[in-house]
Amino acid sequence: MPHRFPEFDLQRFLAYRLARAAQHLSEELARRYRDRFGISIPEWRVLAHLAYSGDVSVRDIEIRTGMEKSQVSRAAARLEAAGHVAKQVNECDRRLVSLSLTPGGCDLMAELLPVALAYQAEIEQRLGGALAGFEAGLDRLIGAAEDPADDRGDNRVERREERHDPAA
Amino acid sequence: MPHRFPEFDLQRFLAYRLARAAQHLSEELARRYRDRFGISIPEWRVLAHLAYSGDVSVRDIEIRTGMEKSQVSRAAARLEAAGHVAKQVNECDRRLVSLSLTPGGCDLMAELLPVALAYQAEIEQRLGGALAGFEAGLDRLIGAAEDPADDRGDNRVERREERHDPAA
DNA sequence: AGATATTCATTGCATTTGCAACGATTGTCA
DNA sequence: TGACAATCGTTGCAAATGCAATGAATATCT
Repeated sequence: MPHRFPEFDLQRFLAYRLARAAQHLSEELARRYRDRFGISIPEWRVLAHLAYSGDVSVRDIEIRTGMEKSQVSRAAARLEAAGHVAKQVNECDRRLVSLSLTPGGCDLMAELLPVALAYQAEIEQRLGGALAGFEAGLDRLIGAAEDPADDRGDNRVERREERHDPAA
Repeated sequence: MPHRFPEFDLQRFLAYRLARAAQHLSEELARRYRDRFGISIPEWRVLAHLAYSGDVSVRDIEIRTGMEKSQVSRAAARLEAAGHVAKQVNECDRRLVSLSLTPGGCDLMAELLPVALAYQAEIEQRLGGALAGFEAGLDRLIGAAEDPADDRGDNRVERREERHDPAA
């Protein structure tokens, strides 16, 4: 067949290879979470961010994770229905919804975190000596993704008078 | 608030960071393709494999890209409707559908490839000195994902003889 | 050869996703 | 102050996705 471009190999295309690797890791982790805890990836991300940061708004999670706000909102709704997360209107700015872990959600995270850490260790082992170089590349790609020229982003999150716990 | 696990930072979690970077690159490329050519990512992948390998079956693309076969089938159907791809039953094995670029699809690829190559160069520039280390890490992660029992080079539809896969 | 199992591509169906629009609230500025 | 703009979270809706089931074709085995 004459219609070919053998000089272009998709398997060497960085955007494609990155997507493949990410898909594989995400599915592997998602399977462990879904099978054992019934947690999806969006729900896991919301939980993890919540566990790390304490009370946060939907918008905070949207900014820090790059998820769609509707995806965050729906994940939060499912987590609330499951009793893992509590939603509360922020009294300083009644447009904001403050998300927080319930005691039950805290217990769930105590089970989820060892699984996540074990998986992280597994990936690091797979990478072996390539770990440092791989992370350096990720830093550059993600650094370029978080548009630093846009000052609205950071300011808007922190501009609101300090809410919630001042714990660092 | 007591319910926190500040020792776990999602931003340092490899599966998460990889997903973020991949999402960013894919969306960046997808925007260029969609805006200028009306091509989605699944369609681009099918086209690229077709251009590289000549005639291939839906199953070949499924195996080599890790896409769902329904996704490949639907992308091929859209590409056929758009006149970029031709579908033809393989006479050696009438279960297989042989996909091939039409002359129009060939012209489209001639426009798409420079965009892809320019984007690849852009990413390589972003990675700079981290490029080699990053690719080494990708190789390890993808290598663990791929089925190690498939030979390269003869994935075309013509092969139909040696088909023995007891269990995988 | 005939019966059964496998493989391939497509399609139905339920779920998820992205995007726009909305109501509610707060910020801006004349 | 009051009109107008911007922000936040939710929801409606069309499109995409994953999975199972289907029908057609081939492989395998006795």
